[in-house]
Amino acid sequence: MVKRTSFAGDACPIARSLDALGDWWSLLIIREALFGVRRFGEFQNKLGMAKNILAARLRSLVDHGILETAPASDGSAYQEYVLTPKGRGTFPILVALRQWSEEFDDRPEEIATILVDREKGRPVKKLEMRAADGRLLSPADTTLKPRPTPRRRSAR
Amino acid sequence: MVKRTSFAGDACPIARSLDALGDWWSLLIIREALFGVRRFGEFQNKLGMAKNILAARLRSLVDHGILETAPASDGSAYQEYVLTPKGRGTFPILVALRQWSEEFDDRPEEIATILVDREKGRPVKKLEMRAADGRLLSPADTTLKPRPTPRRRSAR
DNA sequence: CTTGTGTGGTTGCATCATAAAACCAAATGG
DNA sequence: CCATTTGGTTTTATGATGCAACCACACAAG
Repeated sequence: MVKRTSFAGDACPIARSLDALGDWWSLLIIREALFGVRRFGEFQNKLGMAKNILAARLRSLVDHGILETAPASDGSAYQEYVLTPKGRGTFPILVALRQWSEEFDDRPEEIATILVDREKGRPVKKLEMRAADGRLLSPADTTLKPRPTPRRRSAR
Repeated sequence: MVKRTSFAGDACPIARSLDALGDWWSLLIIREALFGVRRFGEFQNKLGMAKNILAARLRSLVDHGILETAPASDGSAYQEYVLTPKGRGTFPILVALRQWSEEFDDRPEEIATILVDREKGRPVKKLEMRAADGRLLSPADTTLKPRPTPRRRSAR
């Protein structure tokens, strides 16, 4: 198999995520979708990508349950691509990517937009990792444990 | 230019991040590096990837300032690849990817590990987006603003 | 009903990136 | 000093990407 290696069977959740949205375009398509883009041509205009790979990506995202096709919304006979809950769940990933660029990009002056909260218009806080009890965690404060085998009818 | 389109000049910070680490392997290499992997062969063993593309990815990550080569650490004459602060700054991205998989994966039972805090051994909390004043934000609570032109000697 | 136009794709190449395996040189190890 | 490990590069085959051309359908005008 000389195919581009698939991570779908990998046990690491990061690899599994990358299998669904680790290519060059998927996250940008999702970004547009989060901003309300729904139509094929609209994606194509905003992203400036080739139509064939847009079609391929949309199909892949639909297959992965990130987008779904809806019959219409403005009455036209065409279909739309809308995010599923799983798709909307990628939002923190996009925010993390954005914040990483904002913090570490070599040419931050080229960054055109900042993410603010709608109510106050102020930048959102950096994502932070917290323990279950709320303590702020650094990478070094964390470790990996094997996933516990899920008991049927476990406590609670 | 038929080359794989580069997002380096794009004004969107998400695209800029993807330009550095949006390929199939970079984030997995960084994941290993965050767990202390430093040597070429060690990356190659853990990730099971072809050596040529590992070499290419390592070079790219060094070029992007995510890894840097250090002369040694155990006295041997070989070199090591260690994360820069910029590289360690990708941690929230990896956590977001991991949590997305944990929450939405179709076969969560195949996920082998969970991320816990070292002290209590309990899973880390989901990343949450908060406003500057601490209010919890949903995607719909946010919007994009054009980046303010940075004044030299601006107020504070 | 025929022609035109926009939307939403698919199909053909040309080129690039990726993957596997072979090869290779320097550093260690005995 | 000879063998093996480490850390790669080269070679070659194949898949993915990008662009342009083509095409089918919906819808509207004449």
